[in-house]
Amino acid sequence: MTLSEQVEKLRKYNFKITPQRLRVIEYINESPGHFTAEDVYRSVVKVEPSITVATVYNILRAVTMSGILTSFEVKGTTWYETNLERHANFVCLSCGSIEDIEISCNDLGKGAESKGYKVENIDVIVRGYCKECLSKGLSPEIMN
Amino acid sequence: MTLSEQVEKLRKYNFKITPQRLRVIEYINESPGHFTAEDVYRSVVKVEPSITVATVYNILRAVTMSGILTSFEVKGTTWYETNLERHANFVCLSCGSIEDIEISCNDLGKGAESKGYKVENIDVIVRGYCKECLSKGLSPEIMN
DNA sequence: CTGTCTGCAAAGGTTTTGCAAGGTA
DNA sequence: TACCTTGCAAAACCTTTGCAGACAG
Repeated sequence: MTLSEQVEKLRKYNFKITPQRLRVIEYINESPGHFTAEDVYRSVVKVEPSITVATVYNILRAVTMSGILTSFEVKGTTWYETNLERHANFVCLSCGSIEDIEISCNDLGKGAESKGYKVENIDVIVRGYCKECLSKGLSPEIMN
Repeated sequence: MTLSEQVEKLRKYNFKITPQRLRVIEYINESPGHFTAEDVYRSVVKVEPSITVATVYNILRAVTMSGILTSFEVKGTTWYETNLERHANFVCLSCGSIEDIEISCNDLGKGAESKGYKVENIDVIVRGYCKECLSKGLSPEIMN
């Protein structure tokens, strides 16, 4: 999504375009794809020193409501991501890294819809051990 | 799972069998299948008045580690459940109710395994509107 | 000009932790 | 007995909120 599309989405929800919001969107566009509010704050405060964590949280809420990001939770913390396609997030139980994995069955929601639910969104979180940690010879039993 | 199987699982992990742990397990066995630490506390404190919320949290951690329960997170709160089979949890965005839904594709983890990950568990959280709320004529736009 | 947003500080909600006393095996 | 667990209180975290001044549209 381009910056102007992102700005357009904010406008569509009657959110105003403030410098702080633009700085957060710039972060998003340079981000590794998965990040927390803390990550955003630590980066944006360098270029917008007066911004506070609370403002970052408020902005991330607006940005997510506008459909620019989605979010999911891992161990009490909200993670935001730029990938809006249906996919799964893999969380490494050893190093904590998070990466997208393509989800083989795109009909995940159909079962629910066919049972009379109206599905809005689906989070899939796969936990395990990533290639790097496995190649370091760490056995899952030792990890935590 | 029977109570004695549950006790066996605790023992296997060298957890001691205390009255408090037994009260929590009794709650689990009479529970609606999905509950929070608060739910457990509010029920168990009636029969074990000296128990505290902190103890309930500690016990739920032990019980989950022993493989008696699994857990997932919704809006900052940990939910525990007795269903250990691979399935999805449906969360109603209107009334907040949570129910199991069978997951159509059981090969969800295979894609990840085939890419070199070692998969330990998978959370699937489907959000939307349940049959009851839809039948009340609430339109999703009005809900929150 | 009007309503929204920011920055600040404080509060809220959930979960964990330190410690002394008590209980299990 | 030796270690684990409980109860209590406090702390740790993450996130939201109230408010006054500032700003976008």
